[in-house]
Amino acid sequence: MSLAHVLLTSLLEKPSTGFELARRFDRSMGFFWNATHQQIYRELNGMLKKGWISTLEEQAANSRKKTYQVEQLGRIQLASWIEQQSEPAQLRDDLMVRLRAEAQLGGNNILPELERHLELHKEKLSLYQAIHDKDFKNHEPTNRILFIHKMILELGIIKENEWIKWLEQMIPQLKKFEQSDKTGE
Amino acid sequence: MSLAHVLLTSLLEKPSTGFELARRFDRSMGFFWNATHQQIYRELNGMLKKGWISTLEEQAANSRKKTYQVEQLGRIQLASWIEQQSEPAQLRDDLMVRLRAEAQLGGNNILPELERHLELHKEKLSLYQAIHDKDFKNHEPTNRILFIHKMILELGIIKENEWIKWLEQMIPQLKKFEQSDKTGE
DNA sequence: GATTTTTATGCAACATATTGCATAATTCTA
DNA sequence: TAGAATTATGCAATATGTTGCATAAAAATC
Repeated sequence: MSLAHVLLTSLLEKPSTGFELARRFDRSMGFFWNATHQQIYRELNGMLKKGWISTLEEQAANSRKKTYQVEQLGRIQLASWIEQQSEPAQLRDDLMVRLRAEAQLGGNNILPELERHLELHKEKLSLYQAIHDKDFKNHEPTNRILFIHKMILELGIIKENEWIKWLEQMIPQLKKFEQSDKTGE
Repeated sequence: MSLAHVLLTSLLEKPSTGFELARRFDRSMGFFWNATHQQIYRELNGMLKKGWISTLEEQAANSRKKTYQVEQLGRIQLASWIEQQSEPAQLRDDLMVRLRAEAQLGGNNILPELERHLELHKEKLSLYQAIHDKDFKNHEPTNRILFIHKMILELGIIKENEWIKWLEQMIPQLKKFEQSDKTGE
């Protein structure tokens, strides 16, 4: 049940609407958690009922827009959740499944998909690097909060780099196999 | 809907019981996909109904044990699924959420959890490395299937290594902040 | 040969996530 | 200022994943 806690954390940083939260998922938060707007709205309603969060009063009367903020109960919930242990995230990667399936079945062409993923990872990397440059370029953060944000961002950068390096090794070697399959037959 | 395809792939490698598949998830397959025995049995029953797989006849009559094998329909399904595109796996990591939540709330002690994770990653790494040594030590695989298996395993090794490096940087720096928080107050 | 552990399968309830659709206010553009 | 795009919220159906429990054969142990 971490989505609730991601949202609480995000709302602590800044009171927001569901839409704003969804947008943040597409950006900085997205690389360690993601969610659709559906999940977010549902979870926000749930937390509202439980009294973890509340809506700001100042809303324009005729607007459907609702800005949420964290209540004391939400803080308490989050604090006690932090203390719990959790196992390292299990990675579940369709591409690896496809690769292994293709290894068994043969004949299918997985290369274009590998190349597409390489491009996607490069795009992600440069997005993260742009954020990193903007936020942390010339100063080591002395603030603990900023330090943690920086380290999380750097983990994202490391992971994208890993993928790029691996794919850049994988692709040419698979191409070689493809050629030797053709000439060998 | 990849669990079905993981199971098909695994059954192509070797006809197996649900239990054997579950055990394989705990080992080599586990680092790119995982599932509980419940999921596996449910999925196997589903695929049986759809005719993607069948049970071997040779079973002992009084045993509940059922060994499954892939049918032609299953092969066709898998082959057409391989061709589909998929986005890079979204990582969802409780530990990152906790870190960021703790950054906001402060006061809580996340260090023991980071150290615990460091240990877990080291264990995983040595497990993968043991498999790597056993299967690929002294020979570059000429076989395409083995090459793909090797590369997938190496991706797992890379990922564990990166976690270890990151945590080994993170932990001492957080400790410094803890000390300066204490002396600074 | 009785007891415990391991192997093996499954139901039911619940929790979480995804997809397609519907709605409506606000802002931008022609 | 009409129409299009973007912002904003939500229902309902479906799919997927988790947890707790129950069952029972086979193998190991006492």
